[in-house]
Amino acid sequence: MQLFWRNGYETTSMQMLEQEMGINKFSIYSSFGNKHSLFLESLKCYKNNVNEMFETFKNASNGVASIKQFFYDSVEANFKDNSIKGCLVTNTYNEFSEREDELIKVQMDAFMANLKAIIIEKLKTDPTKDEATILQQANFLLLAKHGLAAAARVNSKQEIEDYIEMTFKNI
Amino acid sequence: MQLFWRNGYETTSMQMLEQEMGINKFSIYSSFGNKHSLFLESLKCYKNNVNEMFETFKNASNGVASIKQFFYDSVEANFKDNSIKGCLVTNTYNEFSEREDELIKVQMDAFMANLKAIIIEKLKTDPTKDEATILQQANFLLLAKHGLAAAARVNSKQEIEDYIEMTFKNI
DNA sequence: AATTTTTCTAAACGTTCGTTTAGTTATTGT
DNA sequence: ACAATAACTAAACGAACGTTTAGAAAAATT
Repeated sequence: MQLFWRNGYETTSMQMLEQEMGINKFSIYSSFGNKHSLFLESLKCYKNNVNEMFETFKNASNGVASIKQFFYDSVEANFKDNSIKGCLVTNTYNEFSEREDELIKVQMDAFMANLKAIIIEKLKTDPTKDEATILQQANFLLLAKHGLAAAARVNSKQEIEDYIEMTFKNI
Repeated sequence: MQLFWRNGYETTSMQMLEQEMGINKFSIYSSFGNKHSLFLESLKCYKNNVNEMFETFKNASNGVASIKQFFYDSVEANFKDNSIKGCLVTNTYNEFSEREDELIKVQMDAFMANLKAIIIEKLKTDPTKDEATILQQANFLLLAKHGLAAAARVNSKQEIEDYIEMTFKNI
């Protein structure tokens, strides 16, 4: 997962995986089938990794403010242990955007739909927002999150945090 | 350029380039040296392609509003002829973010620095903004542009345009 | 028209890719 | 203890990668 996260699917070779995982190619193949399946498994693993953050987000009691907190938590996770890798889902979304890989796309869309649902739920706690505004802001935030994750690969933590502040001025 | 734009550097093979350019591999090599040089040349070509847009932006007389117009123009260009490819510079930035390729990075940084300079110049036409605000907003817009370009690969035109509207509410 | 130079095609180069096979070591069950 | 199963290493697989070479066709020069 770490390798795919950092380098993407295509750039990560079986040789690199062999070295990083500390086991032989054959062992990888007998455990995971092939590279593609291993990648899908990595996505699942990533999902589990961020699941805690998602749960915290979902169970937060401070309504709309929790969205911003979630953004901050994501940035914090991305910049942990000096590994600037962005978000594996966003990276994958970008790398596979021009490919025909339904299995990957289904995973990605499910992930995004899940996040969107939580965001909408949080926005709904604000009684001053009508439904149209909520949908519009949810789309905006989802896109902002995507952009933020992409930008987190090349920008500093401070820049990203400034960006979050700006982003939430109208929410 | 079209192929690199759509598929990225690594995924674009010499075979694909051969077919798209309509000439033999050998001809490509005798004209461009190697794949990497051809890619650098494609970046230059892209620069020329967007240069008109940059000039229009630079020479615009409507101050801060021209930044938003530039964002819209970029989106328009990205969605032209049904080719959802985002921005070649942003795509390249993302693909090469974890690599050690100084030649590419120099190109990228120059491109970004150029854009940032124009944005700052435009923001300065607003006398109500102090210098700190200008730098902060320039960073924000640059990052928003990056995110927008990344998101343009997977989101609809309408979503992107909504995103621009939201982004400029505080500028 | 003959010859030199350029430009093209086709084939092969060595490497690396993802994947598989053969063979050895370790583990398990009886 | 010994046989049967699992898990490992090393080597090789065909295919595709970027790149180069050999040689034919075309163009240009004399």
